[in-house]
Amino acid sequence: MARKKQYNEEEVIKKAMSLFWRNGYEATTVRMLEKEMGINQFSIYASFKNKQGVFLESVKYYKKQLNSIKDKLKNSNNGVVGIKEYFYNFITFSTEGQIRKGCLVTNTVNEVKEEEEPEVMVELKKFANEIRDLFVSNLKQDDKKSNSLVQQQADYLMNAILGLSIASKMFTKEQLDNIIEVTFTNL
Amino acid sequence: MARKKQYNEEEVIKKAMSLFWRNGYEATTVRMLEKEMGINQFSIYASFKNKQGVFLESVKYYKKQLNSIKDKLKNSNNGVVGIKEYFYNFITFSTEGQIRKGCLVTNTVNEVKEEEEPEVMVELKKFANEIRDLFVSNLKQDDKKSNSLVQQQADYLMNAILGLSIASKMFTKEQLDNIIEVTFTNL
DNA sequence: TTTAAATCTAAGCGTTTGCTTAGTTATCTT
DNA sequence: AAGATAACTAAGCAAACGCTTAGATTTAAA
Repeated sequence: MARKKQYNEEEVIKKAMSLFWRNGYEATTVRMLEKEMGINQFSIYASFKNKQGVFLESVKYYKKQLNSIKDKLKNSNNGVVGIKEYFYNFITFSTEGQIRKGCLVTNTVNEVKEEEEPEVMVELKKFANEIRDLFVSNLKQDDKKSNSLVQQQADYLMNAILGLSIASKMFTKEQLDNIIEVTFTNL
Repeated sequence: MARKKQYNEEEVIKKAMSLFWRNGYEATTVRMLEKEMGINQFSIYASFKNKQGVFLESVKYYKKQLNSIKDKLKNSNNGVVGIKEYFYNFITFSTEGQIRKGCLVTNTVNEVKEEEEPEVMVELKKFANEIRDLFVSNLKQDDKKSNSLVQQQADYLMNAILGLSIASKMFTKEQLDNIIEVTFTNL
């Protein structure tokens, strides 16, 4: 056998995710990834094939983080995720110490072109659908709501959370809290 | 004196705006602008100084278009802009024939970094504030609303319209219409 | 008709991009 | 201890980026 990797792949992806998140996909260069991840280009390409590979792993890690938040909310609420609580956690997670970076996925949906990075777009759309499904299954708890009303409100909530991703870059925490409150008085 | 310009500056900016809108700021190269605008690099730099200059003019043109829609709504409604109607026109304008391109300004806010393009960000923030002011002045028509409620609802509407910019890239026209309906049941 | 000035074309500048390759170093098996 | 193999370093590749420059062409005033 031979030499061992001097780095842990999940640890360097965590750093890469942070950089992509702050910086956007295209604007993040492989040279910047080198510095942030603490390994050089050869190692990056050896572990993740190419820049897109690093990004796809970053999205996986992002998903994992957001899902562990979801699971915590679920466990503290009889197996049901409270959507309002999810919203609050979403914007807290989206800002995570440093403000004005929005949601990694929303940022990238807005930036990347389907024709140029189809593999990336597939992952991002999956992600969006998972969140929408979460809204749907929560709204269905209320038997009084018709199926079409559930779909309509799920879209409304998706719109609100997409908005929050951008709004989190320009508004104060208080304003964001108010927005969430008003958003839910409708349901 | 000397030779005359073979092109009309507003006409070529119109074309440039369309390209930036579809494509994003960074992803639009000067070579692409050459083809779209139908003039070559020398002329672009002579008329607009640099790529940023072309973009700033494009935003001006975009603003002008959106404001003329606003003025029409104003004139057909006793000098007051109905916000709901503004929303409908906003998403129609945002899709404008070809779907999935969102709002030029929202797209760019999401993409451009304040440190790298401060002049661009100044313009974009001005634009966002103008729209928010429109919401505020409309909401103030209702004397029963307190000042703080007006501010809160204005933020809520900003969030919804930011969301719509992204949502217009992923949702159907029907879904977008539904989202707008639910958004306004609160106000 | 001449002349001066602005507009055009097209080539090319230096820099940065994602990615590769040649050559060295470390570590596991035998 | 020796040899094999994978991980490392660092240099460099072609292509694309924003922008500039040299030189030809057009136009309007003198």
